[in-house]
Amino acid sequence: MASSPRNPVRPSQGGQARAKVGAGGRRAGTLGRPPVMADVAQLAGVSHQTVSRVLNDHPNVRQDTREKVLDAIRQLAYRPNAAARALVTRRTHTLGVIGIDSPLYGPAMMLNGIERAAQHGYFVVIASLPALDRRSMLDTVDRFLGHSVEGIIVIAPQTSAVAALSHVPADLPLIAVGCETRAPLTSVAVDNADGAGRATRYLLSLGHETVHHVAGPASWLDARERVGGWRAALHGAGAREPDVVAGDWSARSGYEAGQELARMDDVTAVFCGNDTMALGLVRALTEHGRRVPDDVSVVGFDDVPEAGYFLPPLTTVRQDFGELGRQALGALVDRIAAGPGMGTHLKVTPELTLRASAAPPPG
Amino acid sequence: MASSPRNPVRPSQGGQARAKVGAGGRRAGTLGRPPVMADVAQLAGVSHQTVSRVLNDHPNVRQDTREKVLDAIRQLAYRPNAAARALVTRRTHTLGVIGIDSPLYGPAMMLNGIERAAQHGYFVVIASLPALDRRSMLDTVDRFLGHSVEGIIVIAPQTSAVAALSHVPADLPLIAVGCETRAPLTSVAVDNADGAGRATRYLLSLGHETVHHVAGPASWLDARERVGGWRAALHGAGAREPDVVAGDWSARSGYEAGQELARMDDVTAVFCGNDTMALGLVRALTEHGRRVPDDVSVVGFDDVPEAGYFLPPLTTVRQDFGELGRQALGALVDRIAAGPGMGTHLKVTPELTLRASAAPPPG
DNA sequence: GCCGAAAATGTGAACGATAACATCATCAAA
DNA sequence: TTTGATGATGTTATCGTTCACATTTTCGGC
Repeated sequence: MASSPRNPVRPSQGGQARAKVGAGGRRAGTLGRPPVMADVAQLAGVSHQTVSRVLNDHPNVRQDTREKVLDAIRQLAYRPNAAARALVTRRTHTLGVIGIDSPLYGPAMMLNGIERAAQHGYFVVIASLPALDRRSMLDTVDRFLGHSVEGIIVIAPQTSAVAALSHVPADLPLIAVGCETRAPLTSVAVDNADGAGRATRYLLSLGHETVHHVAGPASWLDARERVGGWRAALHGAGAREPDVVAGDWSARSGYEAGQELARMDDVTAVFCGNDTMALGLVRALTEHGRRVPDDVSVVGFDDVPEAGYFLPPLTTVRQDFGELGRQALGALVDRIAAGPGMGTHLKVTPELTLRASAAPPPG
Repeated sequence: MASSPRNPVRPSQGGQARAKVGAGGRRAGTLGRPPVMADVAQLAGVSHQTVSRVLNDHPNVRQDTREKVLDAIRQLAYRPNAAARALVTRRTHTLGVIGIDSPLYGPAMMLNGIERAAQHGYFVVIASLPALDRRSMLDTVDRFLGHSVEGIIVIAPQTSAVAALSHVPADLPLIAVGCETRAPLTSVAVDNADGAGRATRYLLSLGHETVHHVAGPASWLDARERVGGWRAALHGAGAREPDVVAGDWSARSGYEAGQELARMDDVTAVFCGNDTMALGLVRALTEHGRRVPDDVSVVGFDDVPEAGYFLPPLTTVRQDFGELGRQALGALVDRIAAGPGMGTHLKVTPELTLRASAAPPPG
């Protein structure tokens, strides 16, 4: 730790004396240290309290006084010290976002939506964890609390993350985004079951006897909910339920699933847990001589920006991640302002985007 | 602004008296307010300064005293107040990252690399701007400065951003990442010209007479540098230089470029400014009956995770965005610790990843 | 022109930590 | 045993702001 002499002024003089010496007739940036409120007060010929009033838009300040102060602020390029302010007001205007450190499209876009929405009014501190286990979640919450964040958004698509969330202090404003949860906290999520249902029913409506499913990892709630939606749709239509093929969201896992499914002659329709796996799946099917959509129809989930330019252009379930992030932020800000309420569960409905990767079954 | 009575204690009593009343015999969380250092001191039977010494690992504390204090800290679930600490130390352990608000792969990954590297030791505050113009850049720097960040990383791929950077105070530790710059500041960037040169020379070495180029938007330095590298490689080999086709990084623009190039019979090799445009390009070529790589070879840039699963798997120039972010953070931390130095320009060398989208020309 | 309420401004005390300095305890060497 | 150096601890000032309250100014009505 560096022990530099911060201020060479004799203790007995005190802050006010120092300000008087420092600010006299000097221009912006020549003080040798950042200007403080007392410097502004000195230059404007008022008390520091009046400067504070101007900064905080208190009503009882005469117009010309206000202008004198604002002038001085500009002249000195004065900027209030956030730490001092936070110390006394106990407000930091800072939010924490805990996300998972992954190259996946969804989480990145949610983060984006949150930031954009927070742009005015809040600072956003982020932490991307390699894994969302209980331990690192609580550590991070603790780190954030040490930094006095006013609320936290957790991009928590994994089961383990949601479990950890039940251990945070109840008086901490906290929103989970990206998955539903039964925990007593507010969450914002896409209705995965609904989206999966739409995709599945669409494929059935084209005449397919049944629909196969390449799922994401079971540790992700989204993946499980999509399986649930797919299954319910099959049952609802009285269709046979084939075994789920497990993937891990990656194109590679989709490719491997495709190699497996390509060998089964009765596969005519596949609903993929995300677009990236669909991409890998299509490549595998193509390599095995099964054309998409002529022989096999494929539907994805996410609608990544490139999905329309896959070969063939991918029919997929669109989820608006940006909107998700925005809603989460809105909910958090409300929660901070209004105090604790019962946890609500907001849902964003996804929609099917029709392109060219699905068609009626051959023959 | 809420004007709640923060503390109902008589002014004359002072902080110490309050602590004595509050902490006596109470357990964690029952104070009615977060515990402060004085509470810990009280419980441990030492002075607040000793508590501070324990927290900051000062050597001159007896072992059993240290343990008493640590016990008290645990018992009260005490957490030091970051604002108070920042006020006196003038250190916030906070870094600001300015990025562009876009769904592009590169910027998102750089941010990721930065966060991961910062995980230990720094808080990372982010701001994603819709546009990196001078005005919003300076506003954001100002916002960050108001929050007392110790340094700033700018993910600044656009020309306008770099221009704005020359106006920030010279004593502010600032690193630009994602583009080279001639401005007198430290930057970390991929060697775009080198990567473009490799891609172009590779295509020429396969026997192509010349190589066409679909470029990113001219407002991005990366795009311009890739054009430069491509051009230099062509000249170096004595090849004819075709007109550049302009894109905007999107798959759509690649698709449109593909429609244009598909009509020109002499096109046998195309180097794309990024993988996403390459995806669109391949689709357009395929739709026009020109097979990749049999009729036309295509090379991309970035190596997005899906590139290996495109149809055909894309040969591309790999840039390690994570590494870029890590280097930027390292450089910033050094700069904060060591004070201003001359701006250095770090470069990360990209490498060609060979897959299946490029082959010798037909005939 | 005086009075009192309301507006405008000033004064000192927090906020919760670290820095600087003072003091007390301990212990080896004279 | 005394001394001086060093280790361990306590005391007070300070960071830069806002809050609570005290004080001064302004101004309409009598």
